[in-house]
Amino acid sequence: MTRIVPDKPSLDGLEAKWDAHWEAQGTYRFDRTKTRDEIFSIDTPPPTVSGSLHMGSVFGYVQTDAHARYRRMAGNEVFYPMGWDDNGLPTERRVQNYYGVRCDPTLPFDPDFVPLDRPPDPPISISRRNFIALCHALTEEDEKVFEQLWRTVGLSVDWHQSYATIDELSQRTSQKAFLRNLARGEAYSQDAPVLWDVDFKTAVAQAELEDRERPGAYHRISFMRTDGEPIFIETTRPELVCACVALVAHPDDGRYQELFGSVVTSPIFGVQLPLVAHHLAEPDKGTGIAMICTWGDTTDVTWWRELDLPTRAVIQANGRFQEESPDWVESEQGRAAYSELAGLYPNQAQKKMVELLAASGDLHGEPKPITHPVKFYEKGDRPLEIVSSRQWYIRNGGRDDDLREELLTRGEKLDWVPDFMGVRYKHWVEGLTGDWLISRQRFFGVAIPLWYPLDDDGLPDYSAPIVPEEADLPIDPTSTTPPGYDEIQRGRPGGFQPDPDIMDTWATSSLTPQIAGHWDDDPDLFGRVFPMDLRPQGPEIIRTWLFSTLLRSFYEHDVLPWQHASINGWILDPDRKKMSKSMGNVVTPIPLIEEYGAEAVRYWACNGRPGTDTAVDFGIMKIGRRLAVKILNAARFALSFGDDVAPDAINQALDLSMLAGLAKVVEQATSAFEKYDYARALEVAESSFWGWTDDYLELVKGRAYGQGPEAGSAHAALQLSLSVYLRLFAPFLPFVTEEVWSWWRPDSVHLATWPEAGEFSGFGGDPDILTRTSAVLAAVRRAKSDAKTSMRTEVAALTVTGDSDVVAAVSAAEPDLLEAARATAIEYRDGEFAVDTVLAD
RNA sequence: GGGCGUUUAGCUCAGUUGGCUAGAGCACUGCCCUUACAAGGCAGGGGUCGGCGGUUCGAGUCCGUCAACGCCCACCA
Repeated sequence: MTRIVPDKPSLDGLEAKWDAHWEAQGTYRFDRTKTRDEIFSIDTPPPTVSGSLHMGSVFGYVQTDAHARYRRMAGNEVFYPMGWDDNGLPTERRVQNYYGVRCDPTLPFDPDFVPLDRPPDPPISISRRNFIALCHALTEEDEKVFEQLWRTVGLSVDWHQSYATIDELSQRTSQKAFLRNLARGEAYSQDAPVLWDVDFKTAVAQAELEDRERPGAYHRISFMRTDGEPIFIETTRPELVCACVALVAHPDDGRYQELFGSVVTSPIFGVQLPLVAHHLAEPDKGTGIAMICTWGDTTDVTWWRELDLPTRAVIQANGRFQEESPDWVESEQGRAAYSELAGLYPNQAQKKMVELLAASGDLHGEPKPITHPVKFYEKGDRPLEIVSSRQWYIRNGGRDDDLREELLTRGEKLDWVPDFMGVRYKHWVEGLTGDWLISRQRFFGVAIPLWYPLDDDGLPDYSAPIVPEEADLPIDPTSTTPPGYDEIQRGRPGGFQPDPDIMDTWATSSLTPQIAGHWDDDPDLFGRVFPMDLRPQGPEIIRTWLFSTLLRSFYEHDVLPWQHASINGWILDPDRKKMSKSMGNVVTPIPLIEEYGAEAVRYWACNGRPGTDTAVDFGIMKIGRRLAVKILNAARFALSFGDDVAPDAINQALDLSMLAGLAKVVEQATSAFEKYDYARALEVAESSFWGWTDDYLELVKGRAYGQGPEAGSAHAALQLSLSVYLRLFAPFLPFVTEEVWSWWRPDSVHLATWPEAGEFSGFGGDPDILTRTSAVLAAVRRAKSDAKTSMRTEVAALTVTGDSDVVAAVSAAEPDLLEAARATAIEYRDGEFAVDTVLAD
């Protein structure tokens, strides 16, 4: 092949050039004729396309790509699909803001609806179908932006294998898996108190909670005993006195022994309540007596359930106190008081209630301000309330110790990278307090594929849901007629009604191996890629994505979904603070790619150790860019001596020595990659490469410019070592390595074989020769530097002192050293290593 | 309140089973247009490896303990 080495090689434009070339050549196309043992399959995290692009998006994906490229070169057929996570709340929220709309499911579909150019304020209400159409339209645009970014940073994804969590295959897979969970008894519905976001008006799962420290206050309130004596409680939620069902103290609390089983009367409302005992009541908290409401917090739910207390809920799904006075409040005065709370939000009701209690004399002393943790939906802005409603659950071990044990054991069998991440899984599973709530009262997602029969009074029978045929999936029960019914029976007594909910986004994302591997519609492919080899992901979604994927795979296939889970660290802003939209410190990748180049950004990402938090660091990007430029220039030199020379021409001691050292580097880089330590592999290759350019190239330069077999040895060694370095760097710097490779090789470096030490270890070189000779050269340079003179200055006399090993090593490469040092002869002396340089005038 | 991680040069970080004088890059200083590279090269100064205690011939590395920072989890009275 004709060698075309540019005079002034440059990084400019390489990303676009090679992306287009790879696409045209199908370089990363998956070959599905390969068998499971030849294939390396990756369960790529589908990015949330409605989120903003930031450096965190680039960080983990580039690391995974480096590993994928290594595997491909090492001989595996790499199954590397890309998914888009577009279903769910983030998309709905983005659509609401982007178009200025709200979904109102009661509105009819408007086929002529077109969103306004600018989002109107206040937003306009549109039908569910119109809303979903906007979700699809916007995510499609977002996905294009993401794909372009991925291409620019050089992900070696097979773009023919992409999927979206809202596409038809995902919906079918998700509904099918759910129906199978249902058939096996792994999924169930129940009417129970759930954590509820009053703004999004949906239930949320344990995995989506976060605690936030909020100000509150202890209010000391008196209830009345039958003997007319007051009994005091302290509460942060006085507004819930009307929802109180009992008072509770610890069974061993001596102060209240004779009162257990007695009746007290609530202030203002005059409701009679039992005083009960339960071990969760803490004697040293407040007065030792707590008021149990339905429901102020999750402890209330526990008490309510375990003590079999009545339900007296007043907070509705919209977050407000119900309008009508509850029937358990019987007194005139109580009903009047309630009417002042009706329709209020809890914080408003609290103020009102405090006024009422103060006026009646049941509030004692000033409220004591405190700060306490309050549960929030991770995407929400107001504290969660607890509301009773019917929801669907998948059993996850939270209420079943045997299952929990099983899932813990399976987590232990997974190879965690780094291994301490396995502890997070363990703690999460051990801390589960209930089953996985998968239904959401939202719109853009995969529908729960069920209907319920209606009895003669038009009431649904939730115990006998009507199930669709698998062949008919995916279905939307709100617009599909169930088998055995006529559409006219929808909502009629004796007819049916659809389940109106959708599934949690994780209920679909937990099936990414099944979706990407086409479990549903291509069992042959699925058998070739599943169980997968690698799940790369972030630490914050171990409790959601990783756990739920493991769970679904356990249920459906009784197997771990992957062998290895590689968990990347957090991305911090340049000041080492966590990046977040709200803090306004999000660093976006595109300007950085434009300034430093994709290779530089990749280099930065691959410098972050597995599982280690990593700050955006422009300094490291500069180093990456410099490395890429260095590769171009060094390659230009190495390839500037005419045609290819076969490796068997290599016979000079220095050349053989260099290759022997390189063989060790290859071994180290390979072993690092095998341990998923891409950063180590890069570090090893890089430090060796700088030695190659700084010392070997300088030492061999003079000989290489000459003629004859000594020059031929240099040319062959340069070509061989360049080929090795290009392949070592190819996983990290795919563009520049491909560019250089293309100067003298016909195929893609990314389809070349990963270097093996055996390729060139047969030459029998001694690595010490290059090391020792380089040390002498460095000493000569130092002498010239100290003399503040040019490196071209001639050396009048050069004395190398050392033991016999040093003398043997240096003299083996003496001609090269003399030329590089600009000396004419070396005098050797026995003794401790030293170099004495006398410069010419 | 539990758990995990981090703490090494001014900054960002390596340091793989304990072993010769603790490394890199940035920043800083000096020199050099040398036919691969001046958006470069060569060289130099700079650290009692968070504190204390222990094991060992030998500890940045192992053990104990304390501290700071970060993250995860925890029943909101």
